[in-house]
Amino acid sequence: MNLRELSSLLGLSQTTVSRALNGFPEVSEETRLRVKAAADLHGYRPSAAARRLATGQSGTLGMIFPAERNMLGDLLFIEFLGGCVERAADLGYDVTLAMARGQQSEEAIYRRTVRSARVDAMILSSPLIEDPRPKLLADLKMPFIVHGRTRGPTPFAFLDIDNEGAFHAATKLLTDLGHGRIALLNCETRYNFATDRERGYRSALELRAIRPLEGFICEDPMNEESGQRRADDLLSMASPPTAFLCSSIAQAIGVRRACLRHGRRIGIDIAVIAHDDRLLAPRAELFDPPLTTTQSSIGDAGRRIVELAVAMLRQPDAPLPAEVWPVDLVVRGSSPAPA
Amino acid sequence: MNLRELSSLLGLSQTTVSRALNGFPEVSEETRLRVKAAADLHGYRPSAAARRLATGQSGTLGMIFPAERNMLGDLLFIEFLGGCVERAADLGYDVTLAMARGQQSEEAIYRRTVRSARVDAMILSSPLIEDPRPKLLADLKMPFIVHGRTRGPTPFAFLDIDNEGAFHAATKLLTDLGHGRIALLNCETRYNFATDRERGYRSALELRAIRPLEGFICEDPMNEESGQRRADDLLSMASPPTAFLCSSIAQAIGVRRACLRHGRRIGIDIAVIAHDDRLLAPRAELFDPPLTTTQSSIGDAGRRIVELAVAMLRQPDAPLPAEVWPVDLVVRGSSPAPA
DNA sequence: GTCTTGTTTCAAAGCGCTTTGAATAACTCA
DNA sequence: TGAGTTATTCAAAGCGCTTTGAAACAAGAC
Repeated sequence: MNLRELSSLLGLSQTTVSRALNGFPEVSEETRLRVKAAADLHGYRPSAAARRLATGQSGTLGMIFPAERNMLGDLLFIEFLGGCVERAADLGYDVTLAMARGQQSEEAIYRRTVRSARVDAMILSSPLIEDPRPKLLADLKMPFIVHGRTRGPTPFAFLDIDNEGAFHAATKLLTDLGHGRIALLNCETRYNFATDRERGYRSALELRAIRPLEGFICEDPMNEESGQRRADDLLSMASPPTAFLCSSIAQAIGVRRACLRHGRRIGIDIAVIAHDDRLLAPRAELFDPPLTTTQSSIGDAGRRIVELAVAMLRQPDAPLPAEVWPVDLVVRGSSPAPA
Repeated sequence: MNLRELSSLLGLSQTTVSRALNGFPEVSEETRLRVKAAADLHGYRPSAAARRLATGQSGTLGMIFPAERNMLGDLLFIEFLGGCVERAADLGYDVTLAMARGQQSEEAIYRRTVRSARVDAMILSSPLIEDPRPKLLADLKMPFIVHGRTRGPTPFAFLDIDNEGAFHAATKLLTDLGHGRIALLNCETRYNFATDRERGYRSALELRAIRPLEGFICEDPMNEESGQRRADDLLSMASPPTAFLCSSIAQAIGVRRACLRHGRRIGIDIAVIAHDDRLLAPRAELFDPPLTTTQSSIGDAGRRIVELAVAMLRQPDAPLPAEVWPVDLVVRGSSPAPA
């Protein structure tokens, strides 16, 4: 059942039927109802391909599979992706995935995707500090939005969380409680959000004129193992930290193991705060003790970023969206004053 | 730059240019080279939308985001998805994701996707024992292929691993070593592969006329916690198991923790074998001791299933593909004879 | 009754590709 | 040389939708 059949069935022109179904104002309400009823009855669905060809819009958003893989990264990506897919479906968009293999071919992928007009816009995730992709896509005139931020002269649309503010607030909570020896278990600083977090940490320490201690700022992959190893080393120091600020719950789990080994009790002897992206697991609430976190749902970010992308496509001349979400500091049992 | 421009530039008809680029035999080699050079030079890329409309093929494969979410499931899905996306790109296909929310709407999603002809074929993952989706898609005349198998009268294309054979072999290895008290930490039996694994386990025990012991067959989510809890309970029994057969490495990690608590040493007092889907992490090789596994790469399965799906589309009348991959039993240090 | 204005509908022209059926050019072989 | 092949190339007809510009009609103004 296609448009022509449906319209001849109704004794109307294709124009009218098309407009009736797409909510154009030039169609009388009576006709619109009649058309919609018939479309329902005959199970008419417009052909996506034909619409795409006619409008030049593909109704599809593109994402690139992360080149760098690791467990937490995968979990974050899938949660973000899930949010994107969910909201995209609501808005009538598809999400397609491409994969970049190796530095070389990433550019090729973007070029190919753009040239064949398979997607209307792209969503970039996990930007590096100096990320070549915004410039590349801007040059190709492909609309895009970044989850996170990056440096460089190219202006771009983005949605980010206030990583700096979050880690400032968390650090300040600790210094207000009297902690002075606070370790930062950050992730690798080639990611922009890691440098934002470090900045927030430093600025909060400065408020109390505290200088970060030698070896107290660590940059590692965000996993349990690195958290455990770093905490192990730090707790073995002559003057160990009294508080740990972690970039992920995974690292906090590692810290917890190290504390057990060293006979230190989180929530009593030791304070731990971690950033929580609200994944399915692990849950900060179920941590022992319940974990104080800076929390922001990465799934919500996915949903919102799709809304922003679609809005950009609908209003190409509007200013580029630039949202920075405040991050909640949720105080639970893991962040006591120093013993 | 579109086909018409390119062909008038070359002084050829669109027909010839199209055929030259798509490898049809009616074009002279000389012309083909000339056309390809010009296409390269001008960066010509055929419009995906136009091709889709003309051929009726979308060049897109569809996947449904898993409705049931958990950490290992997510990691398995993304690894499988990654394989699919990678191979699909090589074959010139896109992969789009839809999301099913709630039982009700899953059918609606499939219907909508099928009706608007957005995808040429669908890839189903994690089939339940009694899964309604094959019948639904067959009724809608949407080509599809299942990763795994399911029961029911509808014939379907599939790629599966030999779960039964794998767990038979693993169990037999243990009985050959002299183990008689072997616990099976399976996953929930609503998944078809779980019942396959149990069947393999039982048939291997039968070879030695061993009857599974009360409480030795467990069906739980595949995570560390359930592995630890089950192993804890089992090791507290009057006659505890001497060997554990796990459906995932995550469960084996839990078993390891329980063993430590009970003062049992894997590789010495206790044997552990797990199934390994070859995720990025955790790695069986890095387990302490290195873990004996039945292993099969779920990423490879993704790559292969896309090949099969594309082959189905190219030869619609060929018999439905039905591949069952043998599973390697990799013996490492975790499976000693009983102490 | 004519002229405007506004509402509703329509015919037809794309969108950029593939593919059918026909035409032309280039070779055979008697 | 001319009929019969074969190898190339082409014009044109879709694919199913959106959208432009025009037409038809009704209603109100003078």
